[in-house]
Amino acid sequence: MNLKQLSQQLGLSQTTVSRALNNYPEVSEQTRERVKSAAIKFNYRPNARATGLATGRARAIGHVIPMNSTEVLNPIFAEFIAGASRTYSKHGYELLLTMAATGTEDSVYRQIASRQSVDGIIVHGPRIDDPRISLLQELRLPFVIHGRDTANTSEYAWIDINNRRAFFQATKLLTDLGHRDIALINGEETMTFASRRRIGYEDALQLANIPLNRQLLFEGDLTEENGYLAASALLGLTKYPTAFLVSSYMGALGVRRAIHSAGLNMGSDISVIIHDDELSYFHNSGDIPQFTATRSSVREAGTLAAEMLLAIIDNPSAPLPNRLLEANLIIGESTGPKKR
Amino acid sequence: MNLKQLSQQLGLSQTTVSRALNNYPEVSEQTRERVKSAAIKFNYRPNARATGLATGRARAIGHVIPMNSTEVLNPIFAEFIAGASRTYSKHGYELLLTMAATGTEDSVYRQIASRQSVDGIIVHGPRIDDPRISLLQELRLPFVIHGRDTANTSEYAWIDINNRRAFFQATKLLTDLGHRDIALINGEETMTFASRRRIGYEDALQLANIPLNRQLLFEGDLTEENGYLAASALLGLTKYPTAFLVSSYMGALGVRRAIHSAGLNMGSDISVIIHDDELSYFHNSGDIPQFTATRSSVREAGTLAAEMLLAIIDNPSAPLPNRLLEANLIIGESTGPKKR
DNA sequence: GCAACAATTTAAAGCGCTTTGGTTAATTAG
DNA sequence: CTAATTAACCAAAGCGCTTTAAATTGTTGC
Repeated sequence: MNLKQLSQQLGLSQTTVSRALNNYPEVSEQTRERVKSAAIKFNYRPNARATGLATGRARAIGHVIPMNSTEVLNPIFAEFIAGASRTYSKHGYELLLTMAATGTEDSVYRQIASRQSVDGIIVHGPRIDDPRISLLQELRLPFVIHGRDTANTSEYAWIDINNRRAFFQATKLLTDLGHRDIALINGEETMTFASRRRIGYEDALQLANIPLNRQLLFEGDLTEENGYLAASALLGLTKYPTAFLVSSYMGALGVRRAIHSAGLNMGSDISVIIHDDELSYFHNSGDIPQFTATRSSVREAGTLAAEMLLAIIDNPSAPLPNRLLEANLIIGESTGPKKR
Repeated sequence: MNLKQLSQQLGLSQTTVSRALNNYPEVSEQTRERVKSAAIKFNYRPNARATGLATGRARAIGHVIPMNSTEVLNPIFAEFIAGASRTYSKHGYELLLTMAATGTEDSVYRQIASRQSVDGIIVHGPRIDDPRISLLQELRLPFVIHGRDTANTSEYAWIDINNRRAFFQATKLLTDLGHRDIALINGEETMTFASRRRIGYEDALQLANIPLNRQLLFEGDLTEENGYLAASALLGLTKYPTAFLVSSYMGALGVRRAIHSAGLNMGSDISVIIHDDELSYFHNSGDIPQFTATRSSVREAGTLAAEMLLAIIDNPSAPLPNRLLEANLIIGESTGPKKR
């Protein structure tokens, strides 16, 4: 059923029916009621394409997931999107998902913009000197970045966690516990989050007068396997690290496996601190959680990012918002004083 | 730039420009070339909403992710979608993502259908006697189910793996190794995949003359935590199981943790077989993978499901396709003969 | 040189909605 | 009782495309 048919059923013009449904004032309460109940009765909902064409608004938001060459899909994106989608459905927006392989990103974003199937975009996984920021600015497409590019000083909307502070605190906790050989199992340092976490780590080492040992650094996709491989290699060193800082729960699962297969005990022999995005499949909860962690809900970040973007779309002339979330340091079972 | 502006630039009618771009035959090769290069030059791409309105096709596919009450988002869906999205972009389709909480599903699907923003739907996570099948049939919206509902005998398109056979083989491998107390850590049995896996498991037990012990069954979200809790409880039994069958990699990570904290060794003391969806963040690869597994790529299933759906949309009168994929049994390090 | 036909091109309608600029009916003011 | 005002409704244009039906141009045959 379309608007024309519905209005014929009611013996009203399309104009009046449309206005009644969209809560315009120039319709009597009586007819509005009549129209609305008829719409429910006939299960009428406006055709999204037609509404979009008429209003020039797609009522949809695009999420572009970067897929790196190794075809790895980060579960963190999924959780973020789950958070954002709640906001969208609450506001009558749809969510358009696009995967963009590294290298094709420029054309993917241009295509999205010119096809006009979305009113705004959420940018995932920002990298240092990310060309997408200026591209989207040029395309005049509202966007919010999950993360931020500290190398880019222009104005853009972002939501991020205080990665530097979080990893500073985590590292400091370890140095306070007496650890001096602390490994960092990090995401790829082209990603801004990983770079900032490393800086926080280095700051804390410096504070404790511990020279940076590049041997103890790993960067790469934070998969279980990579966590295992990195930690296994590190534990094979003669002077192996007594503490690990791991940028994700998934990587930490591999680190835990490596610790166990080396015959060591997590918590007593080797301390581990993770960053906990509160993924629903990987709860690190309980009174004393398994892992000591810097914790921040990525799902909530998704909700907030979506709200920010919708606000920008509703009021494009307002100053661009940004938001820095602090992570909470949660003490779990995986940390302890350095054994001597 | 829109079609009108582009055609004015070229001194041609909108009709000819449209036809040139859409490769209609009634345009001379010369003008076609001229039009196409102008389109590239001016970065013109048709407005998706207008095209959709004119053709009655949205050129978009909807994926509806069921979110259960515990707000858990299954990473397997994400991997499936990543596979599907390749097919979509190859065919010029977009992907619309919707999260539907249990209970709201009926209205979510109705809304999608009446808004007409998609040409078809992929149904995730089918349950036994799933009402969504008859609903979508009634709404006349093309759909493909990832999984199937064996309780529903009507015609519908699906792609599934042979869950029953896979878990039969896995269980048989364990009984052949001498195991008699085999636990099954399964997904919720309202889900058809879990139900069929359990049947395969029971078939193999029966073949080995092992009575079913309900104490050894667990069903629930296959999170790391649930895997840990279930396995910990089971290992606390006086006559604890010597083998675990785990329906997902994530659950198996928790099982592995439980085995370790019980002071046991996976592979020698306790055998474990998992179902391996080949998630990109959870590789179970290598010459001898960590886990013995029934393996089937969920990403490939996504690609195939998308192709099936697009075929249905292109030719709605053809018989509805379905596809049963076999899982491969891969021997890894996590299984061994029962110790006596 | 003209009819017949094919090859190109175009004008205009239509997809289903919103919105501008009316019109009509009811109410109030003078 | 008429004019002015307001409340309620409607006709039609327009969003940017596709597609039908018609027009134009080019080509061929006799």
